Amino acid sequence: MHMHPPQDMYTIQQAADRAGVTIATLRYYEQEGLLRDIQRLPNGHRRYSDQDIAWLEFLNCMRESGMPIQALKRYVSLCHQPGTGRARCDLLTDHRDVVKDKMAALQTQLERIESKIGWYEDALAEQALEANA
Amino acid sequence: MHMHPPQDMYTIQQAADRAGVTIATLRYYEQEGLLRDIQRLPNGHRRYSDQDIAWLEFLNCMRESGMPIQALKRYVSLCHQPGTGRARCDLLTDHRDVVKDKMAALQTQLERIESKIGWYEDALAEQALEANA
DNA sequence: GTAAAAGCTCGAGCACACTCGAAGTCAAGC
DNA sequence: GCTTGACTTCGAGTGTGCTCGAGCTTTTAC
Repeated sequence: MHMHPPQDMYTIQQAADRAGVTIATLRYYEQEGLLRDIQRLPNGHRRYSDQDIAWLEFLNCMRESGMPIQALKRYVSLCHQPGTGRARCDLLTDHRDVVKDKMAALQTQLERIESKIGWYEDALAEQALEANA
Repeated sequence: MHMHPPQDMYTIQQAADRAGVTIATLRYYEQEGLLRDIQRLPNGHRRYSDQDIAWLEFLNCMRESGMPIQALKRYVSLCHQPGTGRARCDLLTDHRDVVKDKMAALQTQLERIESKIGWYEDALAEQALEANA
């Protein structure tokens, strides 16, 4: 182990590990404007702050819950404009509704799958009985 | 309204409407082997039976719950081989677990989103107060 | 001083699941 | 008999979200 003279800053690899994404994804998000104002060392290397990581984790949460990059871009650009609190909140509530609908759909599908599994298990049990007969 | 002299058979358009997919998707699924033995009229037009529709609805449930086409292909080919009940059931239970995990993840993400919405609503309420002051 | 490790940019490529367009067939209606 | 509309095949194209490779620089380790 050696010291980290600067501050609470992370290399791109460390940031990727922390947020559970690839380095390529980090650069891609930055290019798309989802991650802004990432610091650079004099040699051009990125340095991610704790704040950056937190923001990245938020992006991740949105992406994993199914928000498209485009919507996230809209949200991010709102975040860089003052007086857009209502619009941002609306975007989030819209997405929340989408997530809720998705969960409801998954619940229905899960039930259907489980009923099919039940059907198979019955059939397999019966087959086992026949084999024993 | 007019009669349907043949039987309980549907044109590709009717089948698409019933299953909530496009005609193109129906042909694609057939090409990929997810739908097999679809009847044809002498002129080559497809005719879908109620059974076909039911199967299609099952495919849909799997797809919408996130099963990839590849996995469905595997399942379908097992369905055309006797003595594969256990393997099919295992495939379904694996998918069920995936769906459950996905729901759990969505639940966590939903909570996070809702907490952010709460934060916005507080901030917006406070802002409204200031405006009234 | 040299080689490996980690970073950089840029543009191209990929996986998935469709989706579309061209060119043709066929049956029904006017 | 000719148009309209629904169907056919086939191969190519699309959108999304990354992901990779080439070619380069810089820092670290020996």
